[in-house]
Amino acid sequence: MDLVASAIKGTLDMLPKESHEWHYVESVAADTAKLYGFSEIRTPVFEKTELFQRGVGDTTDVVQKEMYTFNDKGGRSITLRPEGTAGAIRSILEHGLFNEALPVKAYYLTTCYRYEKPQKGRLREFHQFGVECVGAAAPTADAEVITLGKTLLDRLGLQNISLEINSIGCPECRAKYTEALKKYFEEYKSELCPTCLDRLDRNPMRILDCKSEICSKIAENAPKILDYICDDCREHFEKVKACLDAADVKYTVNPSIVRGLDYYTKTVFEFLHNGLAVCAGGRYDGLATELGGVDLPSLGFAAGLERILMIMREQGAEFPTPKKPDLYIAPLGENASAQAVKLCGLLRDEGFSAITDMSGRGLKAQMKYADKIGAKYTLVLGDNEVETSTAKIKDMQSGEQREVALPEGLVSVLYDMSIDKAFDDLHESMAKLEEK
RNA sequence: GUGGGUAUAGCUUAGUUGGUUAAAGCGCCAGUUUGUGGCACUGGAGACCAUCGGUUCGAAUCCGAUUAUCCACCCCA
Repeated sequence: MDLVASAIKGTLDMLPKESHEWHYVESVAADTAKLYGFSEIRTPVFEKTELFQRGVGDTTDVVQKEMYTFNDKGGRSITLRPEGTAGAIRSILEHGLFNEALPVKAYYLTTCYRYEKPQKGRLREFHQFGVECVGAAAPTADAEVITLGKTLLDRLGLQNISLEINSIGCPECRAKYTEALKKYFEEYKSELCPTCLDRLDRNPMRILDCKSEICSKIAENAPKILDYICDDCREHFEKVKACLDAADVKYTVNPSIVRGLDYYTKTVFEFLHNGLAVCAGGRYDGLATELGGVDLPSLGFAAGLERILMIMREQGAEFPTPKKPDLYIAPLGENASAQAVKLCGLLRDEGFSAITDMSGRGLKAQMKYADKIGAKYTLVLGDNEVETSTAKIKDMQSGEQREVALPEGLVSVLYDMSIDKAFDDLHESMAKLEEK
């Protein structure tokens, strides 16, 4: 394919035939967030580069090698957001939302950009749903946010999801721990794999996560973070676990969860499917002050919508079927075409979706088209019909035809149909309730 | 950034040890039915075989480079 207009590497078109799946996931996410008292926040796709350097962290891979950064015509360094938290917190600080009811509870549904090599579940432009709970220091907040994540995945019907949690302490106790880790791994320097050797300098906690046999064997006896965190952090973590137990949210404590963004403190968590994180987050008590704002202990998570959708499709999830047109009007001749347009307008005013021909095709082709677009009814409109103001309406499922007066008879057929459908829907949802 | 796989019609693919008009199914358009869809049958349109270069009398097929794509690592949602 030699199209000038081919899509950029790592980007995907969302095609009309699959958009209803996206709408479904997005609406379940938004509804769930609202249920927990969160409201939507929308921030710009680009921000000052410095926001991410300071917020996400200068030494992280995301900032060092994955950001879309450019100078605008005014010479400002601009970056397409690689994640949603920094921008959301910036906005909350800038507008002083912390002067209103605390905690500030915001959710977002947006695109993010990272210059990475695309692979399964990973794109350069991708969509995240995220929540931020700002100004809430208590462990109950951690449990609440984690529970929200679980509720979302449950409501979408995702199977085989596990929740792993950890505490990475506050900056003080983590520094001590990192020191201890370095000391420990230094002794095995000659045995570690090349990547872990690199990790030893940059982020020794990552070595705990290495899949190589030798490294993971060495890591088995490495110091454990939970032995190093301070009393305050330990107590917080214990309470988070107790809250999760009380809420009947199942989890496993995984001391090797590290997270790649610098702002995390204390609680971190990941919802995993086949080793791939579909929803992950944690506490970031120091972020607001790092960005020059007031002290606001906070936490949140982000979920990758492409990953969620990928798993749902793999697991054969059912999506609500998109609405089909109520009526297709097949006009024959110019007079009829004009009438068809008029009728369509009238029906649309009544709230019905009515479609008519735009190509001047013959009746057979139009019937075929009506079938393809899934129209519930088809109305044939020729010269006779226009003159007598009556026409045959065909039920496309049963194939039955009947004569209706135009336009009243037509409208009443469509109303009857929608009333029948409303009853069917009601019975269906009542049956579902009874099942439960 | 590192490593591996793949590239033939809108989609899914076939194409023998290199051999002359590149094949099928689905989809699309049309006819069989001159005012009635789904099924069936018939026909049609649609492919510089990713691009560039090389080997050869001859390349979709072999070789090289480039690009794209998929997968794994790194990292991450």
